[in-house]
Amino acid sequence: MATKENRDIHLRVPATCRPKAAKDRVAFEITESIEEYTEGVYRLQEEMEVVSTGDIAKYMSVAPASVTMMLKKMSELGLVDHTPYQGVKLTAKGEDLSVRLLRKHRLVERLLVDFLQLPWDDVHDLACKLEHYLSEDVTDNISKALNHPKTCPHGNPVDATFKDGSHRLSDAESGDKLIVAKVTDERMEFLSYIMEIGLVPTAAIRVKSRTPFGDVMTLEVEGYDAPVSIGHEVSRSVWVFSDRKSE
Amino acid sequence: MATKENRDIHLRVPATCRPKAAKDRVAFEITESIEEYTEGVYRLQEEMEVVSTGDIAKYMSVAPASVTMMLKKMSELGLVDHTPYQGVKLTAKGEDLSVRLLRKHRLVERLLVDFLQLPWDDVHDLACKLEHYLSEDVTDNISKALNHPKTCPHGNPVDATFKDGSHRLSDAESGDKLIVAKVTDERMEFLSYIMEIGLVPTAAIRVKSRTPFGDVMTLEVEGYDAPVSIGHEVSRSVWVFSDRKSE
DNA sequence: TCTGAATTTTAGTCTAGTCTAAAATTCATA
DNA sequence: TATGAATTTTAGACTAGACTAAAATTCAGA
Repeated sequence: MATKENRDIHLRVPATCRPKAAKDRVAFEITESIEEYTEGVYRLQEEMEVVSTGDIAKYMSVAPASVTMMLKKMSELGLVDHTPYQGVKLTAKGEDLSVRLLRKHRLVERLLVDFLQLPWDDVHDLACKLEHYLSEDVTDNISKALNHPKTCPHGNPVDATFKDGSHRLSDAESGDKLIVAKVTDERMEFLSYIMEIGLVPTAAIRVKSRTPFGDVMTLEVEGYDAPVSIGHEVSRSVWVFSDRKSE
Repeated sequence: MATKENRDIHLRVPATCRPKAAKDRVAFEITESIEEYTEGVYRLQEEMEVVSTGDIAKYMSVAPASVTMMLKKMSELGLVDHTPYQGVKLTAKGEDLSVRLLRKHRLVERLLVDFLQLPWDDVHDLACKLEHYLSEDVTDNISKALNHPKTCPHGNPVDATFKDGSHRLSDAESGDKLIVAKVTDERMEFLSYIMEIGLVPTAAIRVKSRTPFGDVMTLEVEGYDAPVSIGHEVSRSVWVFSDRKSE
């Protein structure tokens, strides 16, 4: 039987490994969920002027009612301005949080791909989880260890406020010679396809043709023999630089 | 105003970044909490034969009633055998889970210390969080990238089933020449103290004296001029090898 | 300008995992 | 071997963050 003495080991492991007791929680804390929503609104704002409850619901795969509830909390935390029925906009505080999260996300992706050699098309989801646990200090160390990369493996700038000067491939003209800058749809299936057709960042491409309403684009990709035809959903999510060498 | 067209971007980000809907959850899933409890029971079993509800409660900083509830779930999941009022014991499945978690934990710590250069005494808590998000594949890659380390930065074997042959410093005799093997109390304050007095893994030490009932031990630590006296709580959590070179 | 469809919000429900208080059990010792 | 203290379990309450169904609001088109 365990004696009094040998069971008196109560504090042998750090308190932070333990569940956060309800009573320890501060009212209106920025939880992992709230971070995820905030980052989501930021990403949506990059695509559209006005972000609605429904947009967020689709983006988060959640019922609109859940979004309304979260928007209320985010509003109380000063992360968004929400006008009921009219849409939502990040405050400066909300943007700041998003930019810091995106930095963590993108640096972690680089760590996973560059150092841990994980597959390029399968690190996004893990980074989504890990980003919430990294302090600024830890993030600085990741950046340092990787020699301060400027982008994530998919080409998106570590500093989300940096304008890289790229534009959507869907806006390119027939005949344009371009360099792939970044891919903004990071779903694994999408990235796998992108990798398969070689449309990854730094790839040199030429727009061979476009159909009348711009929905199908045929490309020559350097290093690939056969041209590839892509739809609008793809060309919208791939961003390019003009290829100065070829101009 | 946002047009119908430009807001139709519903699937631009991976589903796994999103909250797990209640309806998607499998009944009796192994959650992060359950993993943490299981690992806790494993660590407690290393210190004592019979682990009680109260031990777990102290260890997890949680009310005993919460432990009872979790034990019920863990029991249904086949992770522990729980005899009400009598204590708990991990099943083979529970031990297997613990061993896999400890491997993740210890490899992450190595990544944080060796590659990211984070402080030796301040990586445990972060590893506690991250370990739950790493698949076996990712963990294998961490191991590979670090050239398959055998221990965590505090000396604990990556393979928890491996018996390293060390014993507690508290069991050493006056005059013994020893090499520090590992430190099993990973609280930051404890590790900071250990670092300060130089009692870190691979350090060579000599037991100068012990007080009659073994509660205070005075040590000479290689590279440190003044001897240091430590209490039982410290000598219990520091494990040592006999120093063969000096024998 | 009215009306109906679409969107958003409100109201109420559920689960995981915490809590406290009270009841049940065990165990040491008189 | 009986009793009271300590431990554990049960019972009931709470919060975060999801849900559905119903009510409220907006807006396009007749």
